[in-house]
Amino acid sequence: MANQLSHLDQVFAALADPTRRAIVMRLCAGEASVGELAEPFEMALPSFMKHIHVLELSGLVQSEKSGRVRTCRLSPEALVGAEDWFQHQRAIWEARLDRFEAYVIKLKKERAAAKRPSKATDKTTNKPGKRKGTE
Amino acid sequence: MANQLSHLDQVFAALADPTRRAIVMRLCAGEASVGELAEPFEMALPSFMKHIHVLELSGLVQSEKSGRVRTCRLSPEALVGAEDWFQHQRAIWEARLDRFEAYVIKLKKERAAAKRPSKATDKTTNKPGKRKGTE
DNA sequence: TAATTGGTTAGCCATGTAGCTAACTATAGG
DNA sequence: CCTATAGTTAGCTACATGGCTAACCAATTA
Repeated sequence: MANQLSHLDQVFAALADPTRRAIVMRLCAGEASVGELAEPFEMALPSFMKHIHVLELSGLVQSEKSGRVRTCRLSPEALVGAEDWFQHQRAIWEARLDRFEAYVIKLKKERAAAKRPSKATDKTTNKPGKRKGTE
Repeated sequence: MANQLSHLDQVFAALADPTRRAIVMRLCAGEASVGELAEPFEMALPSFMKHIHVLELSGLVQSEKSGRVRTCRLSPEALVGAEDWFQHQRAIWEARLDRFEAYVIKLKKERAAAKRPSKATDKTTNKPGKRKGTE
């Protein structure tokens, strides 16, 4: 688990660079050689290779050399692991928001009941990010 | 859009550090002062403050000072933006995998039909990451 | 076998990042 | 008013990162 966490370090660090994100996006559409991947970038090959290397270390990309051409492909497990982290965090703060919302609603109800025992339907609590299945 | 992308740089870079990830996780559970946040870490305050600053620049965290205590809270929009990036990439490569799988199945069907017109139920195509609703 | 192509290694440089200490500001409490 | 508390600013060091050039394999291909 701690191992997995330090792996997240590398995955997020890898994705923090626009060049590397572009490479990942490109590889989502299918495997490609280093040369093909490098072509859209105005960058010397050795510099570009460093990015590939970082992506490989992070586990996001695998590559294999046959003949003199190295073919790269995405290995989605790392990507999925990072996405899981987000979903986990989101679950936590959405749970908290739900509790908070419930609390606010309860509060409003009580205040309404105390002051004016009618018309307790207020809509001030718009949660910012309720998206898809919170699970 | 390009603006949003360069913002992703900062968000991912912010999350590439275990200290900062821990801060974000902590803030998912509710807001806290700088001192409270810093307490679990064996780190000098100025060093810790740098992490807070990075998180603020990335848009993941907002803070506000009242009196002599600065209270930090999560601002989930940035987190959600990063999560969206993952989901978008996943949608792309899952679509590709689906296409590939369909192709393989078609291929197998054709081969089976050509060689032995029976027993065409093979299960070599296990997609690694079919998770939840692809949308 | 000689030349080209595709990648790799080595090494340099500028900048950024993570940590520290020391000294400072400003509020809260006595 | 004095002291302790909570952050903040300034400035330092060490190391990581992103880029470059130059030179170097190793497969194709002519």
